[in-house]
Amino acid sequence: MRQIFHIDMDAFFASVELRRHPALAGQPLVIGGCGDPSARGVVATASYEARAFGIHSGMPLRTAYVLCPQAVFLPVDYPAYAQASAVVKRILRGFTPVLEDVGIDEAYVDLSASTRPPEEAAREIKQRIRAATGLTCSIGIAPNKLLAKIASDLEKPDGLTVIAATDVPRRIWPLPVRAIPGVGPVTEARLHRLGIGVIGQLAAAGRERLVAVFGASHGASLHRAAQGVDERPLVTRRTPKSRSREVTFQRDIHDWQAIARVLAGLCKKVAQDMQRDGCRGRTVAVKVRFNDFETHTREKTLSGATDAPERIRQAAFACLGRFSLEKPVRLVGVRLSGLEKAGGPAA
DNA sequence: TCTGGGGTCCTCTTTCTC
DNA sequence: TCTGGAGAAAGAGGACCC
Repeated sequence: MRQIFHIDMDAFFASVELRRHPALAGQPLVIGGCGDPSARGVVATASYEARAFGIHSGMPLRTAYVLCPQAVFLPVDYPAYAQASAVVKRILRGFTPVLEDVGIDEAYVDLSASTRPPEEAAREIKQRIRAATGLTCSIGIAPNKLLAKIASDLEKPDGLTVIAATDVPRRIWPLPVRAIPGVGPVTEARLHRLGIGVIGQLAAAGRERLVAVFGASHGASLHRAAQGVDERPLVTRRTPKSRSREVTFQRDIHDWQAIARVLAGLCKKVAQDMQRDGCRGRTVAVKVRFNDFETHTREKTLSGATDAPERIRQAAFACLGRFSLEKPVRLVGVRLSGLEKAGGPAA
């Protein structure tokens, strides 16, 4: 029987900030953007006190300010969080090398080979993380990644939840379909239209019906998820597929010369990222989001991979030229995909 | 009225190549 | 030389995640 642990740091960014600014303890704390709630940006993390006001991740900072003007707003400090994250991952690797890194504040580890009782190992993980960082996490233990992830969310913060395959009807089926990772607002709404609100109803829906509505791949995976079935292995090594840079203007702009200047700067940054990573890419894509939030991309595949800023900029400008210039622009971005390790002949 | 930035994966359509 | 079909590759968009 597999023993998969999902470790999820509690209100990670906010907790790191509280460690630095202990005087803020107990106050509603919102981390996001440049820390100015009157500027464009969204909430990256809110403390549990701020969440009580209805503030949550992804919410515009301006909305968060309306909901709780007395909250403390801080800018996102990725380097500080990355440092804390590295300490946590190092502790986890001390338990097993079979670790899947899934972002700055969470990871899966496979402790199937361990002879220790899983809950004992989990308590030690939590204790070591707290001792080294002062931070708490929630851990879900289950026979697969899907159930472990759902489990880690059940008793936040500072939770420890074990779910066996036989617990699925009692513990998983009463949960809303949104509890399944991969079910977002669109899939949730489509399921609601079918009269499916909780995972148990999804489990009873029948594979054929889900496949007919959602297609072979998505339908079948929803059906498997509702049964608590997930055979995916842990992915311990990942090679990046793309690199991108984008920026949202503080005010929508209509001046395409200015947009081109910003795009050129983004191309330069992507090229620097690629050179630092020792990678090259073959497909250049430009993303434009207009003032009505309509978002489009145009891409161009080169004859060979490159990390040269001038080559990336030329391709990006060619893509930019294929957009019609009618509406003001709020965001522009550039992405390089089709990555390969540098070493071959440059384009 | 508001909606970041950096990713992955999937689907569908169009274009290219044989 | 023209045409059509199949399969691959490219291109665009969308859903979702942290």
